[in-house]
Amino acid sequence: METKQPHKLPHSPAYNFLLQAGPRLYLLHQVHAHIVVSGYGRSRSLLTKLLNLACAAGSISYTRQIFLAVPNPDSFLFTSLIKSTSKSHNFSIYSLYFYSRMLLCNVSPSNYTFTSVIKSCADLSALKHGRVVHGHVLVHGFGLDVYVQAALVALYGKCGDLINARKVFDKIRERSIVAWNSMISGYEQNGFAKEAIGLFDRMKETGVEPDSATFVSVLSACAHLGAFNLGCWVHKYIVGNGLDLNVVLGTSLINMYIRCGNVSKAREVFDSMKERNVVAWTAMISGYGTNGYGSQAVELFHEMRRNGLFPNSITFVAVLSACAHAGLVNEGRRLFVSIREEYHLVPGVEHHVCLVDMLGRAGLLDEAYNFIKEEIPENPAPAILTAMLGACKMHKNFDLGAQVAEHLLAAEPENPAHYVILSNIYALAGRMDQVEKVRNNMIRKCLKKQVGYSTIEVDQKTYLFSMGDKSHSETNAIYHFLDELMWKCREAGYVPVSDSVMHELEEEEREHALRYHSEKLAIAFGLLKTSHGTPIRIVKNLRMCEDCHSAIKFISAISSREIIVRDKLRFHHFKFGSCSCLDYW
DNA sequence: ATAGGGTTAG
Repeated sequence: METKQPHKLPHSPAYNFLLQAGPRLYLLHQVHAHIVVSGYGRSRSLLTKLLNLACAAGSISYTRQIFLAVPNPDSFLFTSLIKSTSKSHNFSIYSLYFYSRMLLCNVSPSNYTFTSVIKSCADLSALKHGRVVHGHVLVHGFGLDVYVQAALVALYGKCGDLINARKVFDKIRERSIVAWNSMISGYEQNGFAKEAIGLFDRMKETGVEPDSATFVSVLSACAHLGAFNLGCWVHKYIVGNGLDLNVVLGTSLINMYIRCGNVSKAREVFDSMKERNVVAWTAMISGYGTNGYGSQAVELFHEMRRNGLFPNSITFVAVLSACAHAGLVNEGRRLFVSIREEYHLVPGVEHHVCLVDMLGRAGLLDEAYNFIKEEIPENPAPAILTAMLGACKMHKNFDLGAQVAEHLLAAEPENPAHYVILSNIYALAGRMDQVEKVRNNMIRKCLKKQVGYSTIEVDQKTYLFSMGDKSHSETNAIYHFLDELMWKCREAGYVPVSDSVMHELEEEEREHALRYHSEKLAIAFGLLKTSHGTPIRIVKNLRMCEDCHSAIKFISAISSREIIVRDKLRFHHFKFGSCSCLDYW
């Protein structure tokens, strides 16, 4: 006997059959036939449930077929359909389609309809459609519905329209945790890590208790900024408040530790996780790779396989680049072949780049170039040629470099980075006439190279420095300290490396720039502001130049400090006068 | 029945 519940009637047998079938097409077809035969074919609740399951089973045509058989579909049925289709990324477009059908049929949308259709617009990054739907929200009087408002914040955030995200957010009277999370995540996803953290602080002041989704965004922001102390605070908060370390939150933590250069803490978190999927393994593999532990990255890749998980294309990028940075050429070649042969995936541009980069770094320029010519004979992607060009510069192969650069400049004439590398190559070859030509070309096209900057976190605040920067309040003390430091370095044997990077600069800029590259300023500031024994962590937006790399080795020895620099590509751990990259970048 | 989250070379 079933126990009687006051609010819940027991399901009909047909409904129970549907529940048992679940999102499995062949079973749904059977139950559907049974429903029709037994005369329940017009039951709205049964058809709605069937429709949801058909959609969850992945068959849009079957879903549509069921829908079309319903005479005069009402708001509930339309909404149900729109919600089902909004749940799968593949069907987002159908969600918009059914929404427009709904309006055409003169059926009124509800706040439930809007949350779903807005989510679909967000998943599609369809800002224009989203704006139109926002208009409908206002017309139908749901402008102050907290659920709809939170969805709108997420929509604008995902579409990169932070102004409008903030406008909606500011109008919300009772901000739910989801509204806060959507806004914080919007800032973070668009590269405004500082703003994300600032809003998180305001959220705390307001007395709203953060949850795991909040911390996922905050940890991403920490990762972005290299904000180790704030990241550690978050970790302690998570543990102290007994938040469940689910796979997403765990991966965020791993990523935070990795991007702050602390691989062992990342591994601790990894080992403590109950559930680990490919994304978590990939984060850890990439962490070993970027921090210079190539063989550990490869080892972890194989361990993942032994655990029965399959790598995806991002996993291969992580493990191949780990091989590239560690000089593990044979292993890298084998892994590349396995993408197709063992895993039946198709290597993409990103994998070709890794392979060319790996061969190029190892000095196998001919093999790399032949690979491009044979595997991608027609229009190799600029990224692949860029990797090839970098290798030519690294191994001072001027002829091949000029040849590759010619292709590259034809393909991307507006990218200043290509001109910079080419002029570097000519400078290394001593062809100053060519350097001049390339530079004039850049000037004529009004192309400027990217401005370098470095950041450092002190007392949970992030400070930014750029080359020759004098905007900081303690500029004088920093420069004075840095001058003394560089003097000590020279006494210890440091010789400034006037490498090719210098040749792009105007004559009078050189000496100034050499001493005051942004990472040196940030390190000087860090040494002044933090106590002995604390590692200095720097994040740089470009690659480090050879001179800084050499200088920082001396600085680490003289000041007896561990200095960790994350550049555009990887980490450098400086300790006792040497670097973890072993000068193989 | 409602909204928000993690991995990627150069």
